[in-house]
Amino acid sequence: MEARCPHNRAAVSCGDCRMNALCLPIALESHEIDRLDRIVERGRPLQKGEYVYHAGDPFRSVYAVRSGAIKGYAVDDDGTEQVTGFYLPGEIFGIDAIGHAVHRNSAVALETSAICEIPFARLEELSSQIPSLQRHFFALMSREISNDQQLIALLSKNSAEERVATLLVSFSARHARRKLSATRFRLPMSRADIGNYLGLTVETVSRVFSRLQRQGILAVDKREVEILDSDRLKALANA
Amino acid sequence: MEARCPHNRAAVSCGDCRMNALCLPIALESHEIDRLDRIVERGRPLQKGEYVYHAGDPFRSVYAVRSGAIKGYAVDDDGTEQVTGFYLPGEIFGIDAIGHAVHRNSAVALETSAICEIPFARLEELSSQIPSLQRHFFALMSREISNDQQLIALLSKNSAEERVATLLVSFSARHARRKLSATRFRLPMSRADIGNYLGLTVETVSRVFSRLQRQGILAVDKREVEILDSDRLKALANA
DNA sequence: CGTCAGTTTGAGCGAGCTCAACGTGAGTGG
DNA sequence: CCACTCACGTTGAGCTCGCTCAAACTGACG
Repeated sequence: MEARCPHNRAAVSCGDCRMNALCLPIALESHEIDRLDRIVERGRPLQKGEYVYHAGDPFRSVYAVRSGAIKGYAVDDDGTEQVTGFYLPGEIFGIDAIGHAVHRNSAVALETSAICEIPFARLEELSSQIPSLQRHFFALMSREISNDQQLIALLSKNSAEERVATLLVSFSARHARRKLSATRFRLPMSRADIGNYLGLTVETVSRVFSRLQRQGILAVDKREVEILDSDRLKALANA
Repeated sequence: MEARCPHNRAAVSCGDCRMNALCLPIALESHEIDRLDRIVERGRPLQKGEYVYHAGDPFRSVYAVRSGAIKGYAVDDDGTEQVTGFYLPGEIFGIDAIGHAVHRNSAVALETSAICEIPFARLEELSSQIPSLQRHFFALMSREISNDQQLIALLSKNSAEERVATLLVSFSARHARRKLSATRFRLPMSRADIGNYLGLTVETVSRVFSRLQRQGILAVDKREVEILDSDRLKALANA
């Protein structure tokens, strides 16, 4: 049964990992996967509240989520936090520090999580030898830029309701990619984290959830969410 | 005198370009600069309103600004525009499309501008041969991510006044890097562009300028800006 | 000299913030 | 087993900053 628990499969290889379709380039040959596999470090699982890295830590690696959920956030000069992203299984994080000496953001586990650490120096080497891998990491970075720019547009143009709807649609899609239910899932983060990420107060986030529930679009119980009318939710999102 | 006009120096080489300290890796050897120089394409100058690329165009190159100013913006599904950045001489743009087949954003000249086009396929090749060049481009991409994340924090936490102040401080610093006055400069974009970029309406931007002027922090005449009290401006920005 | 894009200013309104109170459930110690 | 705490979430009431709508001004360009 040990092998069944996603957090404890420290010995699992990239070739066997259920997430590999998400975090690896599809075009990779199996012997190339083995080479990548050999540089990936898989530590013990992180408990809720444990950090992958803190802002100011030297940048050495990028990371992939195997299970659980990670929150990334920056702290600016006056000490206010800005949540920069939520990372789910199969997703890569820490790439915003590539090319900096130190991390600008912190990354903390929102629940018990298993993480793959990929030392960047090794990855750079390997990338120069495997073109499709290099492409893949360029693509990852530019996808991060695109995501950030979509978030910028969301923050600068959309109402509280649209922002929350967009977040829910995003989580729904990301669950679906992992062959999980697109309509029923548990949010790994608090209302405060959602509000921080979306530029809203806790109260506003809470009120929006209540309103969407009253309109029959959602059924919400704390962090448990069921999407009842995904068409109307998508209509609110992005628009 | 022809050689004095920055827009018309189509024949200038990277080694001679006044901007090279900004857009090239400092560590590059002169024969490496020559190799890079040979792949850079320098077209005729763009007039105000002419496009470098449109959203949907196939991605082939990244670009450097030699003179003038470029505005980048995305158009989302419902047709609303989101300005994603302003690019000044010495700055690189178009890197958000690396790893995508097509550009997600459009880039348009805000005034007469000279642009260097760097075909990405060639750059990739050269990067794999010149490690410091590869590092440089990774650094550029992650700097773009950092910038976007700072903008996200700005939009999600700061008031209209703080947003405008931050923009002005940024322009001031970027002018200073080019050895131009940090206190007196001309904004290349309209109030509407500023508002779009900062998630504010034209009217609000205009009112903030007026208020900062009344407080003796700025002297503004249309797009001409003089920073009178840069300490107070910096205190408003970010903080 | 008329037109038109860009900018400024005013008046009123409303979405989301602030402040405050209360509810709920998980963990802890008696 | 219950009492207590503490983090988290919800709800209400009032206020405020920035938005909307409207009007007038400026300068560039035909």
